[in-house]
Amino acid sequence: MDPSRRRATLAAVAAAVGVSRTTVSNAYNRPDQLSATLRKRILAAAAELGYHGPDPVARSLRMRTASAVGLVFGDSLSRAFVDPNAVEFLQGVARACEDTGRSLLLVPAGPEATNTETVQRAAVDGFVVYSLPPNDRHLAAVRTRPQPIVIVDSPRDVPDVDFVGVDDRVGFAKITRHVLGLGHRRIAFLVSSVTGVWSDAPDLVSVAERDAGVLGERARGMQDEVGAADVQVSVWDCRASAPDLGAAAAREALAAEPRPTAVVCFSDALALGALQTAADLGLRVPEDVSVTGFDDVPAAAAAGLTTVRQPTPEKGRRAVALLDKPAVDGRRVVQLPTKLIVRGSTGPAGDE
Amino acid sequence: MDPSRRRATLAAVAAAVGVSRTTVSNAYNRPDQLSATLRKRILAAAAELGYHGPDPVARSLRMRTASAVGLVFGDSLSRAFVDPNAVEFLQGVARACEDTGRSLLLVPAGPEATNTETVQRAAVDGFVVYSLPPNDRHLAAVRTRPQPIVIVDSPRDVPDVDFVGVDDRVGFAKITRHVLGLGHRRIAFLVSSVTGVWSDAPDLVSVAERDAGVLGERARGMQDEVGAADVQVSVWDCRASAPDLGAAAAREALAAEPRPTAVVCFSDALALGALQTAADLGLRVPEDVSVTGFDDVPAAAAAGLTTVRQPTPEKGRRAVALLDKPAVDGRRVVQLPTKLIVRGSTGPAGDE
DNA sequence: GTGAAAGCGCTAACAG
DNA sequence: CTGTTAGCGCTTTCAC
Repeated sequence: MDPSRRRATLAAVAAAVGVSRTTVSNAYNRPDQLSATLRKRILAAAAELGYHGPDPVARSLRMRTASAVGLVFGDSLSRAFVDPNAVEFLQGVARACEDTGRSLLLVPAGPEATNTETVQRAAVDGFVVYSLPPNDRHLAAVRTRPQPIVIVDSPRDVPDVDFVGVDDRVGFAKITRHVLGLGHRRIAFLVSSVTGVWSDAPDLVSVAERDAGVLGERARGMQDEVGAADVQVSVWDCRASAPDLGAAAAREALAAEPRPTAVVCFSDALALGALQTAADLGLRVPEDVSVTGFDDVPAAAAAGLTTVRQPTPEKGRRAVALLDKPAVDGRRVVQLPTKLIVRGSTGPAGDE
Repeated sequence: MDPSRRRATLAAVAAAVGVSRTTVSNAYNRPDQLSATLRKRILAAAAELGYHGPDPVARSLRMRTASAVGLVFGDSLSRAFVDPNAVEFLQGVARACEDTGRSLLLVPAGPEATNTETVQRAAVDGFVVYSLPPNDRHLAAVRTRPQPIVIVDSPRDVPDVDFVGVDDRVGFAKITRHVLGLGHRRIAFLVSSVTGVWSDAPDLVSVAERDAGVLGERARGMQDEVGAADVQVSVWDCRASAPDLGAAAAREALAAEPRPTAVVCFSDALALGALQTAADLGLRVPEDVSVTGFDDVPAAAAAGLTTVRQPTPEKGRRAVALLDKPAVDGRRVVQLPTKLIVRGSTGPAGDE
């Protein structure tokens, strides 16, 4: 009944039964190495003493395996759960862990986590690093650990570290081309937080040049299509990828005169917010304004959002798979495909 | 540059510098216990050897602390992320961990996880158990561990184990009373998965009697209000708490003749789906049908959903707080408040 | 089948 | 300030 919160050790059980520690260990880990009767006696004695199996930490130390995968998140953990795409990713990683009988250790590494102790104290067999800014201290800390590491999304070019991602640049070029093809020439570009230092009014070219993460890639993709064409792109920094932030930014963006005819968003989360704002303002989509996202999260389909699909949960699964099968030679880069998904939120530019 | 994936130990560093292991240990853990110069020398030698600080597992074993909190989820991890209320809870727990510099270990314990090894192998300082069915094997496994445990939501009455939850029965009575007060007498009750064995057509009374988890509590709350009144309640089992499942169930429920005038849902996730279905069917809310939820997740406000608010993230924070300050005498039960939030999704029953 | 010996890598008294 | 001594609790050759 009472688990007797007191520590009983394998040695105590061995002593009680009058066998060696090895034998007790075998009773738990190699049932075939001892007679069934002896095993039963040992287990009974263990129950008696309140011993419920080997201590996981001691076992880990001895076996050099933790049965856990570490996930280092670029955002603060609490914020990570607000971003639907991050949640999708988490789901993929969680699934992979679950399938292989391991736990998932979420390691806080948000911008406000100043020290990297949690990374150093993480008892894991490997790290998945998700969407960290370049030169992040937590990434540096992870790299000092001897376990295998896989980076997802960002930063892209860390020497010797495996990478999983999509071609964000090409993906964003696809959707930009789609929007341009519909005749839009005044575009509001809603972006998540820009890395680096910013003047008040970021413009597309500087975002494309200066952001070293996923945003920079996507901005370059947009730039590739916009090129020298006579297109006005206004950039709005939402600080993070969440619907309410997108809604707020869209409100500002759509107040401009003349009004943009398209709101192109860094992510679906932002776009979903923009859609809400359009509805609030009484603007018809796509007649009055077109809206696009990126990711194709589940809610995007319901909202009829034109977007670019990327296989987010699969990123998680692939990352864990790489962890499990350490590279033999050189760095591995897994580039997953993207696909333009046209739905009802985009249409021809109004010709006023 | 090259972290030299090879294991270097504290002892190796000590040998290299020509000091004892203690001194090297101190260099990392008690900088004030040795001269700055010696410390610098040690750190330099360590860097040289590719030693980047004490091994976390060995340290854990010695210090009897893992710097991590374990979270055991009733649903499979991958499904947990689909339930917005579960995500909110996760957020609360994550936040608490983050604030105290610990990591969060997600331990898979879904119904399909047949063995409890992950629980046994979890290197944590304590467990938060979220919404498990009664008599769950994983809960049993957790209880054999010597670390402190806090159960959230379900099961409610485990001897000696601290508990955090809300009064689901009273909460659900509140919203039922609201609906009844609006004159509704034909009600569809959308529920998440019912625990236990079921005939094809569960009815309110049997759910109230037989479900031992949160659902049972809420069903009892509904029953308390419905009482002997002349109210028809049809029960629809959605199997889990997700919008699409709610949408599907609502489609069936609203096909009944005569049509229910209110769809009362176990959760906001389900209600959000029901709302979608109502829109798809061209039914006006609340004129043609009223819809209610439970939880008050962020999306509920945006959707104008009448619901009962419960402080979900706070549940997570409180649970971790209990873990940190183990009970001195007896079991602690934290009951958080609920509040009826009336929005536009409910209105008077149509009088056909 | 079973046991003895040898650590895994680290920290915490306690002396000097 | 620094070193010595003792483990934390477990698994694993390798003999018997």
